[in-house]
Formats: sequence, C-alpha cells, structure tokens
Amino acid sequence: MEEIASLIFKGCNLANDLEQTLPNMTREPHVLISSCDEISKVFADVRDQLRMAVQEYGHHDKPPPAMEAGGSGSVSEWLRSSHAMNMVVHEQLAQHQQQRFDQAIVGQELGGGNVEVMELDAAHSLLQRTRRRKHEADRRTIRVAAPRMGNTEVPPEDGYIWRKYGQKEILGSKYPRGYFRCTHQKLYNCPAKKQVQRLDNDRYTFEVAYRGDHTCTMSATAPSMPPPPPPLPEAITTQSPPIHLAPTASQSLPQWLSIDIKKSVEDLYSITHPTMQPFRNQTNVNEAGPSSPTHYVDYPRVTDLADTMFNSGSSSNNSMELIFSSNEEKKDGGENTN
DNA sequence: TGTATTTGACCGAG
DNA sequence: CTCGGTCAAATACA
Repeated sequence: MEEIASLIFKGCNLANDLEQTLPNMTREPHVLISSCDEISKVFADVRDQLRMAVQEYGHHDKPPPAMEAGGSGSVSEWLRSSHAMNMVVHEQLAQHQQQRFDQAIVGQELGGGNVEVMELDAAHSLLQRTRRRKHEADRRTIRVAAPRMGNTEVPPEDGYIWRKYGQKEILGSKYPRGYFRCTHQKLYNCPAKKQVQRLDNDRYTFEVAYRGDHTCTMSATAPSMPPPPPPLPEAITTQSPPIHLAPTASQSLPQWLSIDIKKSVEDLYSITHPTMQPFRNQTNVNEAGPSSPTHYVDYPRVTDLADTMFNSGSSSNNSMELIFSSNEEKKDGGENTN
C-alpha cells in the first residue's frame, strides 16, 4: 500500500513539475506529450496495483500488512485510514517544506494564496476549545497564505463562490472573523460555509474553517463544477472528526496546481491545432449577476488532465471510485442542514 | 434595479 | 451571562 501511495505522489509530483514547466513547453508539444505519457503511465500503474490489491485483499477478511495499522478490511477503507492519511500528510509536508522557500518568495509576491499546511497554534486552539460549539465537530480548518500584494484583505480564492453574511470581532483575536456561505445556498440548498480569520501573529495568513459540504457541485443542473475546496487532511487540524481521503486528495491537489495555464494551453493549441479553438472547461454560468464577487476559471487544470488520464481506462469498476469515494458517501457522516 | 457587503440586533449553546 | 454564529435592514456598487 505504501508503494501505491508513493506512486500516487510520484504522479502528483510529475504533474506538479509539468505545471512548473508548462509555460516553457508551449513551443515544444512533443516534450509535453512525453511528460503526459509519463504521468499517465504512473497513474496507470497505480490503477493496476489498486486493482490487484482489490482482488487480493479487498474481498477478503484478512487485510494486507499495511492495512492492519489502519485496522480496516478493504483498500478503500485503508486509504481513508489514519495510516494512509499519515503517509499522505507526511508526503505533503515533505513536499511542502521542499517548495516552501520558493512559494514564500514567488507565490506570495505574486499574490498567490497558496494553501499552507501548518500545525494550528496550540494556544489558539485551546482558547477555541474552551467554548466548543455543537457543530464544531465537522469543522475542517486550514491555513491559507494571504496575498502580499494587491488586495490583501480578501482570502485567496478556493474555487468556490462565497457570499459574506457576517463579520464578528472575536474575543482574544486581533482581527475580526468573516462568515461566508456558498452563493448557491438558496438555489441548490448548498449548506457549505466557511469562516475566515487572520492569525494574530501573522496577518498574512488566514485561518479558514470550512463547514458543510457543497451540494451545488453534485447537482446535474448546478451552474459550475469548480475545483473542490481545500480542506486539509484533518489529521493535522485541531478539531476534526475521522478523515476521508476523498476530500483530501481531490481537494488539496488543485491548490498546488494553480498557475494560470490558460495562455499556455491556448498557445499550445495555436501551434498544434491552428484552426481549432482551445477547449474550455466551462466551470461557471455566471448566474450571480454583474456584481458577482469572484471570477471563475474557465480553462482546464492540469489535475483535470491527470484525472482524464487516470480515468482513461474504461473499466466499470474504476479504481478511482475506491480512492475518491463519492460525496454522497462522505455526506452520510456529515452535517445536517442548518 | 438587482446583487453583494456591512453591521447592529438577535438567538442559543455553554 | 457571555460570546460565537446568523439574520436582516441599510448601504454600496455595477
């Protein structure tokens, strides 16, 4: 299992590398192709190994050795287990530390808003625990670096459209807490909410607490299929119920694959398909009107390409379903509407 | 004119 | 009673 997880991260790293070099590849489509092939091969290996693991262990009582640590009896359960999650967190932290310096200098100066993986301040969480609310159990707290240029007052976008419905001074905090709900709350009964607050000791870092799951992205008539929000592996947050791999893997990855590749893709298409328009992934019908608070990504992400590659095998029992379990399943243990 | 944001009031958990 | 979370009227903005 460790091998599979490490393969997954290898693929993610390759995709990340591709992202980094994408702007330089627009004139060299053959290099891009070979890079995509490599990523595709890695994920194909993951798929094959997962299939083998499922056949070997998934329908038996005895878990594989690595699963025993998680105490689960299937691949999907193992992938959601704390053992698997620790590996995920470990890999992410290692990757994060490696890239942190560059991100700090480049990403921040560009007003990027990279999701930071940090431990929560112990004193702060202790303070919050002293008055724990009923629904705090399903809070997923992350820290996000604020842009240091431009408008530093707003937290970086996470792919969803939020509407602010309140702001409150919090006892013991220097900065007020902003309360946001999903713009589609009324239209699609989407219960997702988030709270955004600057850290006392670092005004360039937001602490973002997500509550509730987006139902707007699951509706066939939903106006958008935005990249999922970035709630972190909850193993490294303070107030969190048992974790699922699904939100972690599918939600955090787009954060580091966040460069503006629109131009790159269009450039590439202008070379390879002189008469063809760049394909667009329509992520939003701007039903919010002219004063919509955020803008939308209307071009494909590298992760989408990776998804496509990963899903290219036309198997009915796709192994992706084992890793990225459905939101419905996730919702079963989730928050009721409020 | 329609939509988003601001902000004081209110509610309810602890 | 305190304080975090939400509501809703007022205001801002395109």
